[in-house]
Amino acid sequence: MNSMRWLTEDEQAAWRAFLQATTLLEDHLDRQLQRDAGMPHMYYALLSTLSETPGRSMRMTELAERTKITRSRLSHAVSRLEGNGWLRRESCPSDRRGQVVVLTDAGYDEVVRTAPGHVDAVRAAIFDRLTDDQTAQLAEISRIIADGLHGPDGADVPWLR
Amino acid sequence: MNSMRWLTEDEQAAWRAFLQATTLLEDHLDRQLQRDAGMPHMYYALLSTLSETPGRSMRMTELAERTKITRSRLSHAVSRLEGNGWLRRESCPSDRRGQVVVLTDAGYDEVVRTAPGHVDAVRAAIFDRLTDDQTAQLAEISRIIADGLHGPDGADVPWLR
DNA sequence: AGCTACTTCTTGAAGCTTCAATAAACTGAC
DNA sequence: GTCAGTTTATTGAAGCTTCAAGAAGTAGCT
Repeated sequence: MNSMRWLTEDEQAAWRAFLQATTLLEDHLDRQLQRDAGMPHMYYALLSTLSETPGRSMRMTELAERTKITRSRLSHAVSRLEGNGWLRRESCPSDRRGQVVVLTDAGYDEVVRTAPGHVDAVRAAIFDRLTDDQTAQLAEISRIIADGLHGPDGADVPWLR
Repeated sequence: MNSMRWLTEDEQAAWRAFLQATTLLEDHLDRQLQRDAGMPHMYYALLSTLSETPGRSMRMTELAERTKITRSRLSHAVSRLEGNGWLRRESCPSDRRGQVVVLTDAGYDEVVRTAPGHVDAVRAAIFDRLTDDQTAQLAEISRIIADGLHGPDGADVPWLR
């Protein structure tokens, strides 16, 4: 059967460019944060997410959903960050299966200390190079892609897969 | 000092959306390929890159540069794929330090077998959801970001850092 | 030739992620 | 209340990536 639809040339070019950009960017940010904060980008994202939340705490599953990672990955990550003294687990009052992750004061300080460098890196890599219009386009395109992936009906398992 | 430039609200929104999209997409494609081809996305990208090259072979460093990964990572990956019989190392005639990675027939067949499923996944996740204009925008934005990262002068080391 | 500096690639260990299996608790239907 | 089915979170092993170090070859300079 030859009904296979391959990518057009423009699509191929876009896909290659996108792959390269994301590969380089991840690598770059991981290095920046590993150097300045001693943790990979995703771990920083966890602390950062918690720092913006009322009570600086969140249920495990909620944190996993917001950051788009699996519960297992989060569980390992939290253990590591707990070892650093930046996070703490508390049992959830309303659901005895649940755990609440709490950002410690040390963890909050760490975010405050490292956020400027991280923001600089992100801006230098992305937003300083894009027009306002491109930034808006990037946001919209990203939303479209993200929406297609956990989709309104990505259903039978909690939220991913 | 309060000269710190944080992200504007629009930039923050774009950054969050972008992060979520790329996190979900990587995860999705890794799963798709792990299921259908028994390898992560980056490994598939290596085979695929080789399959499009004259002679289906390339120097290690060249392959690392094209796929934007470190030599070390490539070295481990090639060892694994060599174990699968999809790749083979040959010593380079012109430079006795060098290695040439060659895609085996089995490796080529594997690409041919799994390419349609992978392309479908990429199209379903991205290009079927974007207008032609958005595809073009994504390509341009990606190029801008990628260019900033290995930059024309990202110099003293081969290509990264 | 000999020397220094650099490039190519590999290695092993440590750290991170995935996957499948598990324990424990909740839910709803009976 | 109880049972089956679901949800929450964790665990350990296997696989992948990063990092620093190192072996081997090249290049240029004297």
